[in-house]
Amino acid sequence: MTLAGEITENHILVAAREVFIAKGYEGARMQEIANHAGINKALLHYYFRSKEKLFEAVFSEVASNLFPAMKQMLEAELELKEKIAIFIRIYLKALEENPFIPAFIINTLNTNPESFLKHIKKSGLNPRLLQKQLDEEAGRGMIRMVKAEHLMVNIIAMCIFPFVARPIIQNIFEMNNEEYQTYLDSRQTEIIDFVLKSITV
Amino acid sequence: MTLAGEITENHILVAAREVFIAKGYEGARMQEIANHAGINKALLHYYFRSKEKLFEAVFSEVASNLFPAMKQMLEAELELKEKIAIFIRIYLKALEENPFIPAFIINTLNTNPESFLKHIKKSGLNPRLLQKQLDEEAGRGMIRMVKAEHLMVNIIAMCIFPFVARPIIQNIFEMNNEEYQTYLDSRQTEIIDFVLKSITV
DNA sequence: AGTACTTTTGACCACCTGGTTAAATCATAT
DNA sequence: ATATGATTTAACCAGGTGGTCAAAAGTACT
Repeated sequence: MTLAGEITENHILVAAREVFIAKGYEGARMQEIANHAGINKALLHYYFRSKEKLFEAVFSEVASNLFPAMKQMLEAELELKEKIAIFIRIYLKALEENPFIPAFIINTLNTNPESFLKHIKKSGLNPRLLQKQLDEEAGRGMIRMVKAEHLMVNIIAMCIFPFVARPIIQNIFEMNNEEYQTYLDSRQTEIIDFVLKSITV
Repeated sequence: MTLAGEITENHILVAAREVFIAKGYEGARMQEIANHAGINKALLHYYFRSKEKLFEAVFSEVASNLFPAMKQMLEAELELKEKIAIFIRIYLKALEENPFIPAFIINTLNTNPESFLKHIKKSGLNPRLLQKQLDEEAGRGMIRMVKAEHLMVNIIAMCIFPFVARPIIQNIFEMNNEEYQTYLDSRQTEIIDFVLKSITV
């Protein structure tokens, strides 16, 4: 692969990610991806044999950026409450930079679950470490007894939801875009407070 | 519309809902819907002029079943903590009966936001009543000060997430289907505890 | 300049999609 | 029974889909 080749390949990946995320797998059109990348449609097939392979490449990239930060945080040597606060801050920031990723993942998950599982398996994400810390701190009376699979799901759910359900929330609570941004910002301390309060003894 | 006509129309709606939910709008095929309903494809167009109209009908039905229960609960005359507990129980039960609806809604929301907004508008869902109750009980020192748009989003997020992210959760925490069912059951009291603790003064 | 190669293109194809239509079937009232 | 209108069907169509291919354009080495 020459330099020019790598540049083109990258253009394609960027364009494909945009289109796949906006339209989903079925809704995405190879022609539209080609247009976005400023190239011929046949070139897509030259670099990635098929739509499915191209999607797999895009999805792989997205998924592999997802877990390492999470893993690192889970394994860090920090007191739990501090760990939670930092995790929420980092996670929300990552979401603001990629607000459409969660809906994309949920969509893929629903229509083609297999493609995700392999990424999870090799992510090496291990909740046992967190559970150990939870048990230990609960034993020392620093927090109440809580299961990792509830705590993690609760935190991530509260972080992600405003991004996947934005139109609903924005509409029900009658916010314009600016107000919604303020709302998103305010959620950071809100979620942290919410979680920390809920695990205090 | 004769009796036979109404029966057919209903068969179509049921079949269309199944297929649209499983495959999404773009992924769904009129032929597949027809097969599911045990009829000819042309008959779909006889009853619902186009794919878009058929989808609109399905979505309308789904959406209109979504809000009334929520509205009723918000407006009920109950002490807040009790209201929250009941809401979570009812909401989770509804989700267990329709586990794929949230992902379907999120998908639709992402690719075609307009179709949802009209339903929200006419749902008459009004968060101000809840906010009033929150302010009042906070004033009496029964709960801490909390905004409706955070509390509601947090509750609904925690309820919905295990349904839209099931494959991820199930995989990371290494649960089989039976264990996941137990997990879902255990979340009811978990979420209630979590929320109530977080709003205590 | 010539050669061997990678990269890019326009034209093309088979297939599938949503949608149409005219004719057949069914139900109902007279 | 038959006329009338609603329901259902098989056959068909235009347009769009992912994908292919041979030829052109570019690149690098001799």
